[in-house]
Amino acid sequence: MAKLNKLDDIVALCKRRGFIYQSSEIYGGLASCYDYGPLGAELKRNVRNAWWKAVVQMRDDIVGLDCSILMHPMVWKASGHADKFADLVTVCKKCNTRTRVDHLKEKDGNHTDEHTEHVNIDTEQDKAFDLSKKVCPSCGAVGQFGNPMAFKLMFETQMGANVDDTMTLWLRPETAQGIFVNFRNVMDSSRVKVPFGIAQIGKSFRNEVTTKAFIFRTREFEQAEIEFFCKPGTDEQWYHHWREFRFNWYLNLGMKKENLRFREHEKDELAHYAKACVDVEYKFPFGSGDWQELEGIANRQDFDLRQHQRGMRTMNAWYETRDVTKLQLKDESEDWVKGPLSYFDDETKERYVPYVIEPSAGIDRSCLAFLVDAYDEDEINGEPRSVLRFHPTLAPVKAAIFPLVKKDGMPEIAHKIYDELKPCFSTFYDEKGAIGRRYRRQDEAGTPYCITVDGQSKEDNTVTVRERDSLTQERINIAQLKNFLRDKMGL
RNA sequence: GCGGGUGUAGCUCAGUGGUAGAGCGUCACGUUGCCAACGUGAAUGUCGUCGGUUCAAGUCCGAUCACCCGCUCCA
Repeated sequence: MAKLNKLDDIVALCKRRGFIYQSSEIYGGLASCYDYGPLGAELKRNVRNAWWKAVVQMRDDIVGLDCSILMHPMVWKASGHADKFADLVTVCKKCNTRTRVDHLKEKDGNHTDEHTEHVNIDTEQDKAFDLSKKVCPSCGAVGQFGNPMAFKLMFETQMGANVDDTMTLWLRPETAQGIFVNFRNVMDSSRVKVPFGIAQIGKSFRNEVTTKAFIFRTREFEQAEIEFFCKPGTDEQWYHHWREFRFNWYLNLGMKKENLRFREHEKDELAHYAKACVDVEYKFPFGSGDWQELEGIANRQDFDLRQHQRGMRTMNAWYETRDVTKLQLKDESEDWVKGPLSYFDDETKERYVPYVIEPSAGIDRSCLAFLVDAYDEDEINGEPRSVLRFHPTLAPVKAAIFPLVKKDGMPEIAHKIYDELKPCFSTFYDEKGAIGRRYRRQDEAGTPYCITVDGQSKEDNTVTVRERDSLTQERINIAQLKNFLRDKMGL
């Protein structure tokens, strides 16, 4: 890949071509927020649709879901986010470096408290942390830390217009909980049987301490998540199924193999509820480590459904205070296996709480990766050309239609073709300027095919179809265009 | 949040206290018959924003916003 080795280049490309803009730019921008332009909106839609098609439409064992972003506060109490979704961070007074408290090491080399679990905001912050023996990883100073600060990672908002009866809610920090919360609904209404999955695409919000690298880590972002429910004991096999399935999804959409890899999570890196977790990483041309996560696939066992069973048992306490920070989640019942979120297998007459494999992908990240991966520069007759080699499925525009020149009836024929293709493909019509320039413009947008009406078209009803990558041209009968493009693109 | 850097036309950038510029791109007209052609013409700037110093600020000072690199991480 040529030239796109700095994030700045990518940002400039995205803006220039209308893929991604800074949010609220005319007002100076808003940190960490971005808008998708004309081509970007198409690309993103195509990424979403490709995901949905692969995991819902083409599979018999997954159904879709589209939850609201606002949910009952108890959802986040039960999931653990309300108490624990915060990082406790301290600042070294000497060098001003900010470090997570649980990442600090002791002077004598004792191990860090490597719990990946987030800390409880209210209790832990007040607790006098003994940082006197901790070493700053940056400058090496010992015990020079300020008081630990907590960062609330969930966005708060108010529901209800009257001041008296407003309720504080959170914008969801992940789409997954909406799936767990609807587990029963889906089972009761769609005749699914374990093993099965529920898929959802949607926005999530996290008040990240630091955002990063363009649209790579933003506070508002879009997720594509599957919760795949399976019988305990079969989880290992499904975990491996999903690893392969999801990895291949990226490959099948044209992502270069050398830019993709798995990264296995170490045992001490795993959240307490996860039995195993692997990241699908992409080799972005920016950042320190290059390799950055696109998707995480985790074996969450039965943690979430059991937590929500506890949540359901806690509702009396909720009605008393209507404040999740003031209540404690009730313990599990003795026979939680038979709880409201358990599953009864009619064939084996067994009841159990299913295990869950969770492939959780970032749509925005994927878009960025596909964009970066598709970018290329080559030469035509000694002239440089920049081109986006998108897989046709992802290409914002599938075909552009041109009259070779703007006269002799060519525009009329081209327009007619345009009107015929429009209902089937996202297309673009252009009659302005030199033909070479029009081809190059489409190359820059990643359009796989350009259809040109020339003098011969009037004679024999054929047009040329020019291919983006090979630059070859083929004469095709106008009547066969639709099928030709369909075959070529596999749409 | 801390340290370092950046911010001038859609993009890339020049402009070192004295009338805001170039290249590319965009648009119009003409020409043109298959890979960034040519000619003529045109549009476009709160010089990131707010304030200060000065007769005069894109330029000096302060604040602020946004982005990039690092610390931080995990979709």
